[in-house]
Amino acid sequence: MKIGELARRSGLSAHTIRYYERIGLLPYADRDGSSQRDYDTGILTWIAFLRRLKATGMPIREMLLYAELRSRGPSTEPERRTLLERHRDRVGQHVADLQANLLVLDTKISGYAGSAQGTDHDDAGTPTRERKPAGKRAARPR
Amino acid sequence: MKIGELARRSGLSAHTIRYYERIGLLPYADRDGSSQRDYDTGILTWIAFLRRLKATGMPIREMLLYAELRSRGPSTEPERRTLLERHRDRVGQHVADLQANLLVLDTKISGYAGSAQGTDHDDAGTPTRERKPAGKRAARPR
DNA sequence: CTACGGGTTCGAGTGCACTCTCAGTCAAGG
DNA sequence: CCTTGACTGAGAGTGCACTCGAACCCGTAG
Repeated sequence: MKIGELARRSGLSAHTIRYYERIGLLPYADRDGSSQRDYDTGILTWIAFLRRLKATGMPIREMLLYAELRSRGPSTEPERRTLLERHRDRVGQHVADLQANLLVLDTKISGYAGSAQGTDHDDAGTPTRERKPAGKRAARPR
Repeated sequence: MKIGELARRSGLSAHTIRYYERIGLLPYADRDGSSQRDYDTGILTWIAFLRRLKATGMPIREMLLYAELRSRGPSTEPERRTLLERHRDRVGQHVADLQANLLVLDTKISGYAGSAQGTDHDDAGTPTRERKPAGKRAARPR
């Protein structure tokens, strides 16, 4: 399988695959006769795992660490386990925070409910009022 | 209250407060005699709300939109409500995804359990093996 | 008087994770 | 033979959300 197909099947772009290889997240792929990367389907499971880590917000540096531990063989399993556990705990905390914020958000939305006008909730103080010293000069976020 | 105290009380840095004002997330603050920003405590509730939106991953552009709607008065409440609802739904979806991923992660961690060696789970295929064509030249992520 | 601890503006720099451009190579199809 | 489309490496560019630096001003305590 070459990079184009792997891109299609893995959901990463060919660019990203090369990028991952460059930084060491993906193994250096064997090249065929004309130096094109030739992948084994097994790589898909590894990519799926990486995507999972990424989806849960693990920074690439940590994924790299994990990949490196892997490459050092089974003796690093306890370390890998610890790494994943730490990550899981962080994600769990993050989920809890999100849920707490969701609750507040819902309360606020109810505040806007029906046709009732802004029942003094939450952001009631100091609205962002008209502020245009001169035309549209407010530096917009790049 | 001037910017330093507001920074302390709001958890934003003075830099960030100025930045937010510049892009329009915070109202243009009144200046005292020597053109220093002078805040009313009411601003704290607004900042707290912004922090909540941020904590749930709302991009600044959308917060700006919300702030702008606010500044246009009560007639925009339905729109604001819709905005928040869309956001809430996105966050809810995100939380669900995270939980699904957490489950898989836990399964994987159990795979490393006790002293049992890597019971062919998940990322079993194609490990990132030794790959160092020549020394430490693998471009690290910037 | 002078040092200090704030404040001011503006613009440039940072870190992350891609994403794209460039200039070129190569194999297969018409 | 020529085009097409996919590939190559290296490096520059992007978008986000800050974060910092430079050069300056200002009021109060010692």
